[in-house]
Amino acid sequence: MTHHLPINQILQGDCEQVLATFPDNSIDLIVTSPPYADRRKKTYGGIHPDHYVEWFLPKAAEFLRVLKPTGTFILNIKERVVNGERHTYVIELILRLREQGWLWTEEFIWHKKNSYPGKWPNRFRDSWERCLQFNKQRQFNMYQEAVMIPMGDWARSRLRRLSETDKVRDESKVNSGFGKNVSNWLGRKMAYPTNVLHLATETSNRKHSAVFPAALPEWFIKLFTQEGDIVLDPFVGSGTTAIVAKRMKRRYIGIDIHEEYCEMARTSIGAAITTL
Amino acid sequence: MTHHLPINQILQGDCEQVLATFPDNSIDLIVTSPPYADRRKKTYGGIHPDHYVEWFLPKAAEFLRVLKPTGTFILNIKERVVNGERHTYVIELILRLREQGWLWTEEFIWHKKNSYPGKWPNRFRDSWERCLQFNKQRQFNMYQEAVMIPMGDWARSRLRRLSETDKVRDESKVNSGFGKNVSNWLGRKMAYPTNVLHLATETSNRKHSAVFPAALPEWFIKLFTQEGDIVLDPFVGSGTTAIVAKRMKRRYIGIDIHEEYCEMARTSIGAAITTL
DNA sequence: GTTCCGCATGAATCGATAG
DNA sequence: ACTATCGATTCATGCGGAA
Repeated sequence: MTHHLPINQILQGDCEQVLATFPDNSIDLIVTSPPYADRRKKTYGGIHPDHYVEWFLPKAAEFLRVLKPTGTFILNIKERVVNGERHTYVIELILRLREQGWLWTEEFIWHKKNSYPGKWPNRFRDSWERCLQFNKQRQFNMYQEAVMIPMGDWARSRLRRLSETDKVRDESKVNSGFGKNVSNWLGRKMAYPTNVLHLATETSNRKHSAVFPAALPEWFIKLFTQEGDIVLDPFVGSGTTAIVAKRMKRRYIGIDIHEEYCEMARTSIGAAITTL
Repeated sequence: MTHHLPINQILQGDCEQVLATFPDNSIDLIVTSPPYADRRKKTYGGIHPDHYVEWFLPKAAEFLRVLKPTGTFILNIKERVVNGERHTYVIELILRLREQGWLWTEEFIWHKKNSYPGKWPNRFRDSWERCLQFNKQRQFNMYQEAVMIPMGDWARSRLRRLSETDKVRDESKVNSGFGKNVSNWLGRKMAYPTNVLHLATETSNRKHSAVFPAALPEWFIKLFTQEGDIVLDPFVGSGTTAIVAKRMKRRYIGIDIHEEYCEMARTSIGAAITTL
């Protein structure tokens, strides 16, 4: 059987079965935000936390097969609170993925600046999510220069959130470490980012209720692919990853089990502006 | 044998053995930054990452015993990179601590705003660490008002006049809710924080190899204790936790296996200003 | 054109109530 | 007892209209 890669398409179906028709070692980047564990069956996906790992693993086996050896798999996920505790399915998943052959290269933090409001007696608002980076081998493609930050913006965002006590502390040590660092920055326009991403969720877009902001897949697509590379989102939902990939002149493949989401994604992609 | 609690002291020894002499259910908060695996071989003897969990667990069993049922255990830790991968000892430790009887209540992110510049071909600067919260039971002491932060600027316009949607949302609630809510919002300038902490590292403390800014234990001491409560740091190092606890009028107990660190801590505590 | 202000809405979680 | 549903709580963002 000749495996054919359905370039620039949104495919309906369970990604585990859809990917079975793909050739080995053909995808440059997998970036996805799978349905989060939830005991309520009505919501999208609705996999029970206790069964999440077993549900995910066979799909991840296909991801491993279709990914190029130099490719990267980015998994955006966050564990729910169950019975007053953080559930352990995400960290169990990390261990099981390693047994499957994945390398757990890095864990990026997505800091959600506008997290969901609420107050509880025993915890604060959850304002971050994991972006887990997995690879097939230690040598993988990474284009760090593509995500460099203008120095001005970086310094400004760094200083914006300083509390009063922090300001005092910074001034108290200005003679030692801080001043030395500043001298290194002088004359340089761009800086490399860190493994903490500060992005707000997109709440005001009424039509596209994207679960993650376009800036999130955009950042990883910049970092791990070049133009013409193939980006896969096996849980593409309303199509954010595919839209961004197309706009950035990458080739995309999106998969979703719900036909209504596929249709929504195809419509959005058609309407999306190709010129950045 | 009568167990006696050595209040406001720095004790030399392995915390596992030192704590064995402590009574049950006597500590309000354990906050610590244990020696990281392998990283500080010269100072702390360097526990190999593969043996870290086994090394830590018996000590954690003592923490569990001496902690009050309403108390909290905060573990500041970050896994190091081993052979190109994030090592799994921290997430394995979480699973094992739960088996030991701990509840994994929350994971705070300490975002290190001024992480030191550096460049590697396959990763960016690591600018965050985990602050894992464990408890003995679901009901624990938490003083959220003590760590409130200034609200964003948006509040100024919103609170000037209540929006229509806010009125509708409020009216949909129980009849008695509306009036109470308004009174709660009017004049409010402070908001509750999230589970992401933005703190700069301190570069001044060169003698102890751990980079543990005073603001970190301070935040958790504020959040989980009141004046007079007992704060334990079983890996107290140069004494940051104890100094902060004393300054905040909490009682402290510090333990460290190295006598030179204990001496350093005692000296620093003696010199520390008691009035905040 | 700028700036300001009103407004909807979000991968949430807890505790109480109902089946 | 144990699970499913529902109301209450709360804050930052970007859009669009107004000043």
